[in-house]
Amino acid sequence: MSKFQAPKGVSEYFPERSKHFGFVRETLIASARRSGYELIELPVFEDTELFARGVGESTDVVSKEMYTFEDRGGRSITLRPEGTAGVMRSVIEHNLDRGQLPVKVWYSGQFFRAERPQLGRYRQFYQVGIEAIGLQDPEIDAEVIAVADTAFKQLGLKNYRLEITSLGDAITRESYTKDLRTYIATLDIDEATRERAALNPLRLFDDKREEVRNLMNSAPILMDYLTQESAAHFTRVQECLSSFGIDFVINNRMVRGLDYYTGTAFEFVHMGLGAQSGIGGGGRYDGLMAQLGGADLSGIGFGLGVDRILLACEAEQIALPEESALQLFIVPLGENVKLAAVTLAQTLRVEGLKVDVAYGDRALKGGMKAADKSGARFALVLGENELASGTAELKNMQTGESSSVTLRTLQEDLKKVL
RNA sequence: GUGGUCGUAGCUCAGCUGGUAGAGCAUCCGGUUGUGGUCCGGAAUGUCGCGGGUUCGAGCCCCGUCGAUCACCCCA
Repeated sequence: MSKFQAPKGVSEYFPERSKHFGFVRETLIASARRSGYELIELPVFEDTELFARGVGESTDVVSKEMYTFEDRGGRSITLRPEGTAGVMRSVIEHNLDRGQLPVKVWYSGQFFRAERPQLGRYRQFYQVGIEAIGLQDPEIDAEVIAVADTAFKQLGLKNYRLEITSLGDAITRESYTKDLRTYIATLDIDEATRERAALNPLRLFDDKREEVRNLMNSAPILMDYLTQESAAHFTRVQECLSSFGIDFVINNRMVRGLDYYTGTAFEFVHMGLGAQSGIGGGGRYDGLMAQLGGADLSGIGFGLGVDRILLACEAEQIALPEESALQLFIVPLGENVKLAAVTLAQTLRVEGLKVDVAYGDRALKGGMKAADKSGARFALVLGENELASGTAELKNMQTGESSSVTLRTLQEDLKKVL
């Protein structure tokens, strides 16, 4: 065993599992593309200040989970802990916020959070996300939610639920938080809990302890503080979701970890994952762009956890599709035909066929075994006889039947039977 | 970050009250001269996570450390 190990808490995907990871990610992305979202490719590190201002100093993510370092020029750099702030920065920097609206983009890649690792919680993890910027319509909220839900359904996931709520506008939040703090102040709770509440009083709604849950049962509910406009917006979102045939439950005590959320907020929770059950979440962020120096546009987006969604598929024992098989596997017999064999493979590959070769100077039996393992649809044994005659037997690996083909026209013969 | 559990061949694991390691699967080779999947035979493989300690002797005991995992916390 090598003395080197992957850094603590990172997830890695390699064959066979990597093809499942790839399939999950592509399915998520495809859903976004079908709704008109376009790729935005961003750096994995940004100015530390961007996250401090965007995500919020008081959040756990910013206050204790960021990978922050000084670069060679003395700048404070942070590995992105989430995607939205970077997208906003880029959109503002390249003046997309002054062009035609909405801006609809998707991204995919690694994110970094220095937490204690657990199954489904990694220090480097993968997200696919989308952002729709510059629209107030509640219909776009529903679209964003539907992009995620559609992808989950396409993967075959069933054992999950969508929770939605409305966090209201800044004014709502201010008056609500004030009342909630007042209420919490009357509670008999331990010091650690009180400190958590001081940072973000909503956190107490998420407490797992029975006593705390009971205490919070009679706490004021944010939903009661919504302005008429916010309430109407939220109602319309629900109307759309129902019309789309998307099931949801209203969770009026949902807690989101990022400060910028306003209005519609949502979470997808999978029931088969243990403690790290959130497979995706997002919401609307009204003040974020202005806060970061851009136009005062609203936006809505989500981040989906690719690692956890793969775990969810595995928990539900979903058979993810196999990668399309090799079309031909060539077994060369002996040193003298090796060059001809690899050249034939190369020629076919240039033509767009998926071809592999039994390398490693295996005997015929080993070569055929390799052909079998490869999952190729056809196998072709290439020995000195075949080279001399210019013909060979093309063997169908499923049926075991073989037919004679001429090497020069192999490409056409293959296309006929594939 | 806090607490618990675990760490033996590529994988899944066994290893009795301490006497320097095994099984199944996978891999490779072969079962008469050039065709795979079954079956049979054979081979290779581990500094028992790492570092200390106790002991005549440790995979088994103790301490530390690294990693995974579970819960808290947090969230994707």
